[in-house]
Amino acid sequence: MTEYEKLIAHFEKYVSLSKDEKERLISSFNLIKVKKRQFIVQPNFVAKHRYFVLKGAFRTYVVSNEGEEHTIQFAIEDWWISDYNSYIFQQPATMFVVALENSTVLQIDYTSEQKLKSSNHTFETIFRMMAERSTAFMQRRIITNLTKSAEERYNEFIEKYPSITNRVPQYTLASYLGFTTEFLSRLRSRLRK
Amino acid sequence: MTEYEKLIAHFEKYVSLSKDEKERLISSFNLIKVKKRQFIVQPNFVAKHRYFVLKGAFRTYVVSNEGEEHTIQFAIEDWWISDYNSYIFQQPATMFVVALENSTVLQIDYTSEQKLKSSNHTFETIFRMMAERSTAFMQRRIITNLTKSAEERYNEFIEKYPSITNRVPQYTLASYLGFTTEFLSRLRSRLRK
DNA sequence: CGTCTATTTGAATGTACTCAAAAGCGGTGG
DNA sequence: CCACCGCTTTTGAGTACATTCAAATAGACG
Repeated sequence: MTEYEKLIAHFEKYVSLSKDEKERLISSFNLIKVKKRQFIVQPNFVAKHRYFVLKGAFRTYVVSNEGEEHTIQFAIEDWWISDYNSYIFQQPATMFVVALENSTVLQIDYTSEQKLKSSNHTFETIFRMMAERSTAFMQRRIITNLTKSAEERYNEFIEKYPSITNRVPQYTLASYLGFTTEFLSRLRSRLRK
Repeated sequence: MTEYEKLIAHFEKYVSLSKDEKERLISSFNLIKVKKRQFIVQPNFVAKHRYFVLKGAFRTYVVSNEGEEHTIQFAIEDWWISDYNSYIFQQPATMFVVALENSTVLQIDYTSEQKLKSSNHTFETIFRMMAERSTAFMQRRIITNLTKSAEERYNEFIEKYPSITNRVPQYTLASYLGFTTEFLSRLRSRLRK
């Protein structure tokens, strides 16, 4: 399966596509390689692209007034990533998106995406469904954060995303779950027994 | 402005509509009245509708394993409400949606919405934009919850949504912001000085 | 191997919670 | 129109969960 076929396969989870549509999609995305620790989105710059991860791992985070990093999202193979608030509204980003590993992504720029959506009803549908799914995903996270204890959130995460757990630094996971890295360390040592 | 004109005005914030499109939209929505304390969505039942609030106020909440209520969303005039996870995927709801006041809403059922979207590119665009906006909204909430203290979250809320603050019971606001009603009471008395 | 970054451990502290009871408020019926 | 009932908010005292700051240890990478 080529890199672009992975993207098409991903879209075809939502809708079926004609040969012509597949070609138009493919020509709208660029394949790029991103080295570990490299930033693809930075605060104060407008996020010009949306990224589909083919290989590797990324992390979106914000830095609070107190200087603490808070992880907003992880992305591994088959996930999308960007600062969506910045990308969707084409406003300056407030987040960092950084590669956690040497990675390969397919990127689409804002203007190309707009053209795809406005020119073709099916493409519009795809992006509508993607947005709906991410709304549902975020709502689930809000609910988890409101209703579960730190320990429950950790257990839920490692069960749901075992592939992410052992692939990202602990402090990024702690900051995603909403507590400190020291606390996660203690939690893990407690759970080991 | 009639009830339906409010809905059209809302949609025209996203796109402009032809006379014919306006009529199709209008005929897809039903006007209903909901009494205070009445539920329009309940756990285990599929949320068949999406609701646009014309007058009144609603609250979406979940009940945790420990029996505590956690407010997920408020909706007043011009806001949409439902259990979206249930509505979008047509799966059993996990949330309650209840009227906080005697209210008037415009409702659309799932099948009608699907027909609107599939038959007309512009309608698809509207719902895509709505979903994108709600993704951005939820992400902002996640960030606030991760990065701000209880007091900051409260201050941010009353500044952003003064019209909601004085209209809903305190315990619903506390549970939205992620702390207890006792804590909010103490916080308010502290801030009064 | 040495340096830089990430994780672990310790001790003291604070923020927000729990449980219990009192006070306040709003709606309803006599 | 007042009295009562139920629900919401306030106040108090004790407690727990998670944080902070500091230092030690472990691991990754050139």
